[in-house]
Amino acid sequence: MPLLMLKNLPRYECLLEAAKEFPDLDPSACEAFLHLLHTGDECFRAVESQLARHNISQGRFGVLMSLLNNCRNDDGQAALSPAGLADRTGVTRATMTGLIDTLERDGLVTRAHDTEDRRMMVVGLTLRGRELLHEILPDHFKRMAMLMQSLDEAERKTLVQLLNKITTQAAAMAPAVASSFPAAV
Amino acid sequence: MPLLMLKNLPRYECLLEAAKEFPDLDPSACEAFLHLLHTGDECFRAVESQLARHNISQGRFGVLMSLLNNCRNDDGQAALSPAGLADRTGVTRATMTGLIDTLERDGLVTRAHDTEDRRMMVVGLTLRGRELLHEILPDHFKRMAMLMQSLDEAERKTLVQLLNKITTQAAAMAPAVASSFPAAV
DNA sequence: TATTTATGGTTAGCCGCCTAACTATAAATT
DNA sequence: AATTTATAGTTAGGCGGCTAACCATAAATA
Repeated sequence: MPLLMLKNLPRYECLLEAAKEFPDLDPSACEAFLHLLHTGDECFRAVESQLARHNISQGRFGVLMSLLNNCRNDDGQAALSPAGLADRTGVTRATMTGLIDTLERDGLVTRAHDTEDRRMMVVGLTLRGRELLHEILPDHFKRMAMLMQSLDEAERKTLVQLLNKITTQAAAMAPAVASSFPAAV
Repeated sequence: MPLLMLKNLPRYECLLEAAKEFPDLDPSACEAFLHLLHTGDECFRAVESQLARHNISQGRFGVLMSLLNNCRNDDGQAALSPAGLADRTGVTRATMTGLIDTLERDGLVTRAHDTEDRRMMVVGLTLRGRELLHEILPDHFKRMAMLMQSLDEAERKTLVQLLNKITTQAAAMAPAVASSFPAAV
């Protein structure tokens, strides 16, 4: 009898057994689902652990990358608003306040009042923040590449296609849940 | 110029562009990686949102399922220790204390002192907890199946195989990070 | 037997996520 | 111009995750 959504993945035979008792359980769907979540989790951890060595969480990384990207676009807006950051990183404005708090505390970002709209703050990357990213990113990308190195180009393409089918389905199931994809960046 | 690990996935062309500046960035690996995390996230949300309607979080669900599974094994141990639950669900003992606190508060589990080892508590599923699971699980499995319905059996098998390659790689990268897999359940 | 080590559960503090509510400001409407 | 609606950022409270430390108990060692 399988444990579903637990740390250790159940064997397929266990899923077959469970399907006898839970008619709504589709063994192969369940297996694919659990493997997907499990692999995603492992990949997340592999990359996150390296960030954590620099005291950077996933959420903080997203903020820093958003700001770095904004600088690189050279569109004259070297800073972003908390709401803009929240939108880009997929968290609420309330959460973004806390993230900016700790990033500011650590000297990685600056926060100032917008001169044109008094409701707004503007957040910018400090030199220290930029330097930290330049320190982190090479290894970050290396780990990403290493995780995928056992897949050749065709397999990667296959994987992406299969994953796209799933996200399309997810979007169809709950439109309010789905994110825009792919997005113009 | 892509935003990496942000809410919206970058287009492949953006990854190619970024690779010019970050030599360690492998575009196809990055694309596969980001799609994997993104799809996992969407799937997680699709299922989690249904659980949340019953005021059950992912963590609480794992506890309840572990207890349900333990009952079903009929091995005479209808209850588990907090440490056992923590091990099964992949969280720390400290976290488990909090999870059990709220589950007990909501009348879904019982908590008592172990009679054989005075260090230990035993946690068991209440009738109410069992009933809630029986209410939740049909729809839970349906959503899981629906997420994967656009993949046929061969595609599901392919996906699992590709995912297994990745988790093997993740395990090779950081043995301390990898979970045992597949586990005997 | 006494001491040391290991194990279990909890607490405190931190972080990051959420929702709802709030205040301040800007924009839209009357 | 006055009022209403919308937007931005923050706060409060809750939840769930972590680490380290703690106390109680059990097991291992001297």
